Amino acid sequence: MRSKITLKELAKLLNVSVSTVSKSLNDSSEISPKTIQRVKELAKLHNYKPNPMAVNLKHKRTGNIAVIVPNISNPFFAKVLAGVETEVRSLGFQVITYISNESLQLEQQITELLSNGMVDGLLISVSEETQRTGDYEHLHRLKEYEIPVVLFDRINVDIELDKVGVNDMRSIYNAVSFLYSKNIKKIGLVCAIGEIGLGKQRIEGYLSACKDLNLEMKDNYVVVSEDYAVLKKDLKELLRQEDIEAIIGLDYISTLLASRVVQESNLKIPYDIKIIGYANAEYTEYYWPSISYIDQHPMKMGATATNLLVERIKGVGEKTYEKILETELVHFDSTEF
Amino acid sequence: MRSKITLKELAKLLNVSVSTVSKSLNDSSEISPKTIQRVKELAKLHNYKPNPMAVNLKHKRTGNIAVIVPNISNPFFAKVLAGVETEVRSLGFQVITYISNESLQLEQQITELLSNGMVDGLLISVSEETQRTGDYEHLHRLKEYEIPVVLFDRINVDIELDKVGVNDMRSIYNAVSFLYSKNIKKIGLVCAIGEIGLGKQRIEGYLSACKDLNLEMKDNYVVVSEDYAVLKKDLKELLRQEDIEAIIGLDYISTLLASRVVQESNLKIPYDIKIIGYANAEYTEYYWPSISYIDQHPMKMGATATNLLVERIKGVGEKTYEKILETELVHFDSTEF
DNA sequence: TTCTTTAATTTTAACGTTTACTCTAATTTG
DNA sequence: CAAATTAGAGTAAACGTTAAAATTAAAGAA
Repeated sequence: MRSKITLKELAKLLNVSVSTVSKSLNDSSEISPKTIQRVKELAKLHNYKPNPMAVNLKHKRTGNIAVIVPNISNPFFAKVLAGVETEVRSLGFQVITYISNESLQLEQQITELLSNGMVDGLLISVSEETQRTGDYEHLHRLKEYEIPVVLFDRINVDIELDKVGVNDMRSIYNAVSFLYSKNIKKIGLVCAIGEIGLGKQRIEGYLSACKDLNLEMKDNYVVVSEDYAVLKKDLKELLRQEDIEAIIGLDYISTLLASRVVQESNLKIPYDIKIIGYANAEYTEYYWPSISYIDQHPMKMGATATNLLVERIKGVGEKTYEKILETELVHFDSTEF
Repeated sequence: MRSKITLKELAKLLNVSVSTVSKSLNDSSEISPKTIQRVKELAKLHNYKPNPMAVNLKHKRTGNIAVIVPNISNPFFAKVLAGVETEVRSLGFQVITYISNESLQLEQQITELLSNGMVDGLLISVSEETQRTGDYEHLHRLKEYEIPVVLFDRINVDIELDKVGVNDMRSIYNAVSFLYSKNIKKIGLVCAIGEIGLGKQRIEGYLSACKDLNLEMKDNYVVVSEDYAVLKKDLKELLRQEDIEAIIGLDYISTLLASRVVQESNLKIPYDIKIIGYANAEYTEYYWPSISYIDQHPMKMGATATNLLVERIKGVGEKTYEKILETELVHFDSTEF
């Protein structure tokens, strides 16, 4: 009904020029206080809202920030997105969400779309395929178009861009150390994300902890595969052969799988075996037994990445910047002693 | 570097007018084939992309579709969003994502934002609080601004808007019938979402199935609370007192909780007791034991809602429309016989 | 040949803002 | 009291497009 009124219409009603109205609403000192008031009153009466398209065209910006997540069903990314959304909104921008489905091609398509200047900046966690092939051409291209890019979470990538993530080596090192402090020494590893940098980092962190702490560590302690069936079989075999005292899952599916295989093998958590996973409260807390996990503070990661990006959009600083957040081991049933 | 070139600059390079360039790129019949070709070649050479702000301003649209989800950590909504994203992108729009956090106030704030004409339409699953208070004023207001709104999932709402969801009564009725067909007759219910319409619908569906099939049903068979601790206690008590043969969880947390309490009560799934939940593959498949669930096809729901909204944006039809999708009972360990 | 049609392009206005610049009248200054 | 400043407004250009209307030149018809 009382559909959007424009500056021009307000101007006509007030018998002043369009620019007087515009200036009044922007509290310009060029306009007399009484005129300002008169304008503002009518504007409020008619519920005037500036047309964002027009304002943004004039200001050569969009007010939009794109986020590309590889997989939104992973609650980690869902929570990062939640963090981004809250922060972005509080900064007066909007989030345009894209899901790459772990596909390089889709990622390229999306960045191609973005290159028309639809957004002021991009937050991205690169897809598995992208990391595997090491093809970051599309991200470089965005830089050429002067669209700032901030990487989050999957930041183990050889490219000059701002990054926000955690120290994956340290996070698992700490987990191993914790177990060691409780006299647990035979620790297995399950991993379905060996293809991406951050999986490799975690494995490396595990290996280096084992070495430093002088833990027993045979080849089959590290179970890595993209194929869940293989993962399950190998893990089952490991449990049969060795007296594993704890398992660390490097991703949420591995973690759930580990819990499942352990129980199918008639081992009791946490009495026979401890479990620690990279996972989220949603997946661990209501579980039985509930699983201790390494919290990477996804909401905070989202908020941090957003702030960094907005700084860039505003043109602050030049050198790329890498922000590392602390992780935290959250205890549930599976690490009870 | 080779930052965005405009029509004006192309025109100057080609020694023609801006409108010739514009028309050429839009394949206007007013322009000669050779000019069109000449223009297109240079445009491609300079990687010309029309400025979306300018185009949209001219066309009085935005190309944006807003989605408000109550909680993105719930993989159901995450998947709806994925469905929306894919469909929206294929239709040439962008998704602007908002998370209401189950808060009416936030929902109002967001719709207020949207009323400046930032988006062409809105997809929303209303928050718990909104349903509890029954305050839909903000949605009405959007209609006044001629912004089409489509409700999804939580559609048990007394308001004249397009809706896409499932038949909640029937979905649970079918689940109860299935159990009955397997000679299971003492069926309990756990529910943490009794406050929202769809929870009530499911409870009603359960009750009506029990009645029709002449199942035993005492008051304490239906365990409802927003408080997980209470839920847990009551359920434990129920299991102690009665020989429950199956439990249906009306939301994913209740479902996980049920599985947990059952196992803590030393009952074996599925031998002693079956479980069916409203949940998602992510939460059930890798679980031990894996849990059978009622699939509400979230991706499809997202895609369907998107299509309906885009029809509205294009101005097709007037009467509001309610689209009901079929649900499906997916079997895992917890309903093995 | 003159008139009419058609083809191809340019001019202009418009979308809704912002803002640099200009204008006028009132006020201040020397 | 004339000159200079300033307050308060208006004009117009600009952001990058699209498209209706106008112009021009060439082709076709009488």
